[in-house]
Amino acid sequence: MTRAEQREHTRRTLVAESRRLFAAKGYTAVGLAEIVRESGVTKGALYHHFEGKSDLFRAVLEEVQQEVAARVVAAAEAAGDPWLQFKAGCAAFVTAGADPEIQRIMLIDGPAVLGWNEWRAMDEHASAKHLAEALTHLVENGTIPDQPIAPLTRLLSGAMNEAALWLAQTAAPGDVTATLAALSHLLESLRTA
Amino acid sequence: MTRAEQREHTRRTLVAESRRLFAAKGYTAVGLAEIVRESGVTKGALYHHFEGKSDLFRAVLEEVQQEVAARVVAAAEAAGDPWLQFKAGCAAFVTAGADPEIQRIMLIDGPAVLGWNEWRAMDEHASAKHLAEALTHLVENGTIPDQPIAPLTRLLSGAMNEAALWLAQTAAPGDVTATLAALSHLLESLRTA
DNA sequence: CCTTTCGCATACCGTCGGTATGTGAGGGTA
DNA sequence: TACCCTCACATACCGACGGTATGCGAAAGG
Repeated sequence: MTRAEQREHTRRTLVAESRRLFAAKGYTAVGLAEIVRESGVTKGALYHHFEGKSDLFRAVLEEVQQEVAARVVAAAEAAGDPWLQFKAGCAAFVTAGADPEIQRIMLIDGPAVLGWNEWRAMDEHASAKHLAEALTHLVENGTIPDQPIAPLTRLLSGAMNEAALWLAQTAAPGDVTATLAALSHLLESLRTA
Repeated sequence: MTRAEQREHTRRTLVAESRRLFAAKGYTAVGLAEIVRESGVTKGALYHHFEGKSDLFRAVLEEVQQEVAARVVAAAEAAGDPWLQFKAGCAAFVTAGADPEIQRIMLIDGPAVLGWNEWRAMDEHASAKHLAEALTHLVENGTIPDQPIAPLTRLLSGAMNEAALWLAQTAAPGDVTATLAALSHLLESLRTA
């Protein structure tokens, strides 16, 4: 095995194992000793690839956000017109975020570990950007009335984040459809009559 | 000074100082040594009043949530009919939560330190309960159409939480009014035509 | 005045994240 | 192929942290 291959293998293993542990037990409850033990390496390897524990978490968060964003984009592209794409993307985000392992990393520990500013910058880059772009397009083609996009993006993003967290905990069968219905109603209210 | 007075004084000092430090630097960045030093006591006093660091944080969070809830209730009661009370309460929550020191404790560290389940239980007890009750009354008197209250409560609560976090960071002068306008528009969309 | 209680101080421990240094296997060069 | 430099790690160690066990002195009750 060449050096570049070995390097990439170690790094991927560290990210994958720490993702497992962070999702299962939360950031603070996982020690570096446990991570390197499960990864089959030592702390020297970890600090060779990452600046520290929070930097390793950042790599994990990036991976999780990219996966969620990919699912949202795929769902949106499968829909028809821009408005249906918008609603499909929102529904896909809520269902994707309802996975407890994803949300522990992306929604709970993320802001606390990296700070809200950096967390929001990463969220903006990964998914909220798509939401803002979709809203901009809907304003341009007259589907929804002209208004400031940034605050509306934050309101909708926060609503969907919290809805995903709530759905993952209650797990009552009808709740997911009821939540998507309420969200759909909120989104519909944005359209010009 | 009697014993009960001394006890209450020490406890209040610990809560007040740790609230200051948690708000300024975040939960994990504050050590127990710093808390007891600023409070003028030792770790023995802290562990005599609280089970540990997270339990002390829980007491701080309760205090912050009660203050925010009081401001929301006061703003709601100052308004006229139920619908105006509802909107006034929502606006008061967003403006109250926009204080960076409040939100670091209530919205960022809260779920990460205590876990989302316990955080939500406390939030439910403090403020989301009022939101759900207001929505229930609005359904009963026909202001908004009959629908499941719980998911709607979560959507609105999450939207307002995120809006408060966003407002505290951007701090652009027009953003607060634009956000309240967008929120008001979302709330208005709930009313039966 | 004696005793109990209790509010708190002191001293100590295991574990954690982080760092400095050692080491052995690639991998280019002659 | 002999050399040596580089680099991907391993090893050993440190200070600081949250947490605990124990000691102590003043207030409260009889």
